[in-house]
Amino acid sequence: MCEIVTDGKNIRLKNADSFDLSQTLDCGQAFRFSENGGVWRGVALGRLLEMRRDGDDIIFFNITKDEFQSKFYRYFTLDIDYPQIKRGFSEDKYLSLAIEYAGGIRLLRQDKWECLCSFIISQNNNIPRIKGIIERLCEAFGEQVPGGFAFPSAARVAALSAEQLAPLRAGFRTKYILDAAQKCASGEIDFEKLEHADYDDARSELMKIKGVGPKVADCVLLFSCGRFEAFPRDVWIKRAVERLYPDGLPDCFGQFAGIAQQYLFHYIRNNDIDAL
DNA sequence: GCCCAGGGAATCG
DNA sequence: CGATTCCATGGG
Repeated sequence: MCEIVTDGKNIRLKNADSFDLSQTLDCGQAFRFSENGGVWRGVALGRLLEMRRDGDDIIFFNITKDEFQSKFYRYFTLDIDYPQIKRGFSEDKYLSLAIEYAGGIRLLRQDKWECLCSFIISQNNNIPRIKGIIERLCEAFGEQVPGGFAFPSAARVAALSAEQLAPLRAGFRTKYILDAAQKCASGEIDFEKLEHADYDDARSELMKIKGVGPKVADCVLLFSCGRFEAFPRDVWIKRAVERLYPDGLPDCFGQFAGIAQQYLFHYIRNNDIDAL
């Protein structure tokens, strides 16, 4: 996508277009980032990330070029040509408005287990409380890393009891978390299949887990497996699709329907849909 | 007190 | 199948 330079301590992503930190990290796809004085912080892939925008660039603090390229180039989907995808979306007027409103959203490729666990927790829940439950989970059972706590592994969670998870206050979701952890740790869930199998097979694979229906499965496929065709339908998107696209999704959504979903979702959460 | 929250399972008809 | 109801918990 764009040039990566280093001064030996920090990374500078030059001319970071179609990449707004706030829109990307606070649009509901990830739950472990927060902003303070323009600096975004959060633990991802087992290490603390700190970053901020600087003019046309984005600076990532305290990371080598090697580590950035090997782990976070894919994490931030820098291999995806966003300007080209957006051009393909331009024939839909609603999507064009949404992109005009927040065209800096990027899809992430998060850790699969973390993403799965997070969206199980998200069901029938609100974002502040989702963040709280995940934070308590990490602080109680995640490994300490410089500046924070990593997300606990599936094996670690699989070894826990419902009683041990009770302090998270996850409610009825606790049994779903345990089932997911056990099926991931045992290898019963084939993570390779999630990326490479047919979309329907990948979805079914995830829905073997208790508490994982179509919506959570699509979130995991989209936000951690790079399955851009996945189109998670939550209550907001359902309402919007019903009103804006009664005859079905536009053809231009195509194989990138999930990316369109992100733009639309963010727009309708922050604007009056009836104004469209 | 009452309502809702980026759903899903169980239980109907 | 499609439609309801319940599920725990916390914040407004």
